Amino acid sequence: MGRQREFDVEQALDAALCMFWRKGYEGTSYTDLTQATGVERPGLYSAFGNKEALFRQAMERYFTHYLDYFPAALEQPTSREVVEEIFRGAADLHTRHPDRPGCLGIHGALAGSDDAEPIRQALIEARAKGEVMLRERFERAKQEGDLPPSANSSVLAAYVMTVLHGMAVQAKAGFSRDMLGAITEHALSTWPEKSSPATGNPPDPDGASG
Amino acid sequence: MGRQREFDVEQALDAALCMFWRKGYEGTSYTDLTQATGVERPGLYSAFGNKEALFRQAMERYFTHYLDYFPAALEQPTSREVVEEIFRGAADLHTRHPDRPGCLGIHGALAGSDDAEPIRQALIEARAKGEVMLRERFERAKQEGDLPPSANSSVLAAYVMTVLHGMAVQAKAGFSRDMLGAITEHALSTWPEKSSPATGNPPDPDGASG
DNA sequence: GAAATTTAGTATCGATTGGTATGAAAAAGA
DNA sequence: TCTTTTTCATACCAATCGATACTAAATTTC
Repeated sequence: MGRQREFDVEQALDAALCMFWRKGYEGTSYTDLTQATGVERPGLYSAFGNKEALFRQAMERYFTHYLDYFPAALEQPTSREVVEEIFRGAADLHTRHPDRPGCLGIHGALAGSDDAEPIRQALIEARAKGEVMLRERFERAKQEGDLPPSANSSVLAAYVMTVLHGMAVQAKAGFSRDMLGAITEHALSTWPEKSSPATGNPPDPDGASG
Repeated sequence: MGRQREFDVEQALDAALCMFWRKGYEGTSYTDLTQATGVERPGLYSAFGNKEALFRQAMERYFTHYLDYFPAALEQPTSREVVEEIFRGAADLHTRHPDRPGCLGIHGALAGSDDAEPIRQALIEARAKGEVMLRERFERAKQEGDLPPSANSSVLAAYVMTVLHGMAVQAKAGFSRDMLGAITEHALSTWPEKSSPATGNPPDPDGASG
């Protein structure tokens, strides 16, 4: 019944997502959105609701279509491989699209007017969720003897997230994939091993703590 | 000659700086600025020029009045102490002012409309300058035998900056001073020692690389 | 004290913001 | 074919954006 849509909703959402990715929530105007999607303003409103609703749907799509490496990485056998995989995925994602380097979750809305506060909170919550997933994965690693009992899962998770956020900022500044790779390599250079606590002490030559 | 100013320029600049710190460049409107400074719009224009010029002066003041710990830290005797001091200074700065957590240099303008591109570039350049200072300091450390010859000064500097940027994002999300401290502690656990190359290998028991 | 000069503050500028009303066009059902 | 329903697209809304004329007040110079 009625006239059928002339544009593909998924495709329009992805175009909007890319615009938000590049210019952030408030930095993206409806002029940008209509130009990127090829859909006139009322079309976007009828399909997605207002700007905030559109961004939230773009955010959702970003998680499922671009940050899918994150939950996948959690299934790696060891915590170190988990983090390696996440770092690799992030370095790839942040540099794979030269027109929109970095991460939507970070520069979608770091600072801005008070109107953007709900979006800011939504992104903070989403990042916090990722951090919780990491922490729980590290807790499991401790139980499995993969991480030493002295390891602080909360701190390790926060540390990994911090490096990820920093990478996003650096990527936005034009850092290359190789440089991000080198940074993450160093960031991982002393990941706590079975036999080496997280205190930075030299490894136990006996290696008899598992 | 002529009427004298009724407001203190330095004080107004600092108020504007705090607003930019909180809401970013584009997120801060002249309504915000006049309210924060107590100076009407034309007064700000006559004293500082347009919005971009005002932000640049605020940026300059931010560097000299808030990021002064950075050049000071470079004078620490060892590279590790340099980084420790920088991390401590950043963790303090990012949480000392609850009304404006994080760092102006990061969320001043990460993403935004095309109009903000000059500001974005200015902040990128400023951060790059800091990174160069770090790299040169680490080069000196290598010459002094403080860092092993295998250490990659560029990567180390980029790594430190990455952690700093990530801390700024986390602080904006509400992380506590203690949490940031714990993160930096872990971030430093990987720091290459005189006798331990940056590859994460166990330390050389001979320790004869100076 | 008068002229000259600078600032303060109101009121406003054109442009752009997010968001809609409205009518033409198109597809489905009768 | 005619009616109904939905979409498309122009045109427009009030509000806000950064930026300025302009007038009154204040201070210095002559």
